[in-house]
Amino acid sequence: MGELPKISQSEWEVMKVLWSKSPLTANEVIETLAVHTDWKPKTIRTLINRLVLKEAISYHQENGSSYMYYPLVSQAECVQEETTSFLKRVSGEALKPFLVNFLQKEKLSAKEINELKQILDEKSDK
Amino acid sequence: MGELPKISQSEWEVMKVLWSKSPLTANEVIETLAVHTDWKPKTIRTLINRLVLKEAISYHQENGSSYMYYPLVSQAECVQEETTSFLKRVSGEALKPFLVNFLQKEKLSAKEINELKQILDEKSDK
DNA sequence: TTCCTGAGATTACTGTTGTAATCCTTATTT
DNA sequence: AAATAAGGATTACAACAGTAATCTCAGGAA
Repeated sequence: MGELPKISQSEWEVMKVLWSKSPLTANEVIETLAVHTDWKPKTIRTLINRLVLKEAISYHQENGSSYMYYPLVSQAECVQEETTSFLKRVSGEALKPFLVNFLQKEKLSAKEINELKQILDEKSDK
Repeated sequence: MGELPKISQSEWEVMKVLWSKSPLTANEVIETLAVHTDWKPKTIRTLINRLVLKEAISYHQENGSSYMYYPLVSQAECVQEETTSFLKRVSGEALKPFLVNFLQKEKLSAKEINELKQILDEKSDK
């Protein structure tokens, strides 16, 4: 598929907000992020603008009110992209320790654990 | 633990070379990377220098010959760091799809698969 | 001894990111 | 109508990153 925009660390925070609910006004994004960050409103507006430029999000305007922003790219494809890039970066030998560490640290529900085991089962079949 | 230096994407390539074998001269690093990249030698020297500045690597010189470079930070701790940063970035809901994707794509040996299943078993016990 | 070569040091230049502040325009309040 | 405020557009500015080229000096080739 075409080119996914490269989304920076800070921009990801904005994307996560819009993925969880959209469309939202800039102010709604700002309020949402206020809970977890101490970014100034202007900073968040900058991030939003950059995401528009990158065509990661867009907006529309109903009858003269504030812009409503919404994602143009899905969370799934962005996670996919980050995953690939992450794996490429660290790839090789050191991966298994990572997996181990990861699985140990993440809190996974019983259901998730079973799903993962199932995947592993399928892999070992082949 | 103190501060791990922040290692950029390109710098990671250099680090991987030195993690796999060290100490190496700059030229040896350059030759190794020539196989996978088309970076100019000067570019790689820049990366090496930056890693020295960041104290990710260092060097010593035996009786007036070329510098021999070696890592100051372990691959394990850097992978750990990248993992944390990666998870923080994409974290939340989208994690399970990632795990699934990850496990499906990675080629894991039967032994590794069993180790991972064991870990999952231990988790579901608790 | 002089010149060239190669290693290492220094400098370069563009784009991105983090982190905002300022400017401008339009709607709202006195 | 004038002043203000708020949203959106533009500008700011340093650090880091990608990608090299140039400069300098010491040791080997002629």
